[in-house]
Amino acid sequence: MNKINSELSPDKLERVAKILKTIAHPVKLDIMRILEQYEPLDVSSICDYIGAKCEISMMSHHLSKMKDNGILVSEKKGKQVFYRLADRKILNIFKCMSGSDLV
Amino acid sequence: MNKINSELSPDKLERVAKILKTIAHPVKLDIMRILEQYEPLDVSSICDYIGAKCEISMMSHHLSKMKDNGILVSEKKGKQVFYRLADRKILNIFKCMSGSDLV
DNA sequence: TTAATATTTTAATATTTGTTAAAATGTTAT
DNA sequence: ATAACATTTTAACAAATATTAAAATATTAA
Repeated sequence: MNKINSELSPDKLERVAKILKTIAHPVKLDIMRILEQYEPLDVSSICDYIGAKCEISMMSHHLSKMKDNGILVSEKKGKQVFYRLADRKILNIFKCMSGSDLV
Repeated sequence: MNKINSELSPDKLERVAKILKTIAHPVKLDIMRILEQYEPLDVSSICDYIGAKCEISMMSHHLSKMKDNGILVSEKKGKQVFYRLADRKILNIFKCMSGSDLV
């Protein structure tokens, strides 16, 4: 039995896995939805939108992980740091997921 | 500042997060690609397609997690268990991810 | 220069995942 | 009944992630 020749190289599979892993968290998905509508947004505002379920320190952790993995970019303006989506095409994942019967 | 009224309820965000978490692993993504082409497939055959990077016990773990989370379904035939995708629409995720600049 | 504000970093801990190997289960063939 | 095969389950451990709180940094305002 021989190997499949997939369109996705092992390398690419790794990168897809890493991105999915980065956003596979309800608060992180929510951050994306909020930025979709209101970007750019500073940390405290994102926290306010998210509501009770996230403290500012936790939010900073989420945001920096998402930034480290290329999902978000940030820009400092005075004492605030504004975040936005690095590539809005990532938002397709919501349609993609809603389209499946699993959700 | 008031709450966003997203199309995705907190409940739905949780479910999306859970599905993404389930498949956010290079071998699990590979399993999906292999099943896309050759389903239904028994455990040993999936292992053969995947190649060196996965033992049969590990494969069984992957498959049962994917099954538990609704990504796969299985059917026993004799001594073999055949797996297939519960909903092929989940495969859209590959196009979706390849479309973004992040991959 | 001190205080106030916004965010990040660190450290400690809890929880979840990933991995491995061995034992157990279930099925078919002898 | 025993052996051979396919798969699952269990247990043990390592590694990665999530969470919390406190301390540190950076910027602006008083």
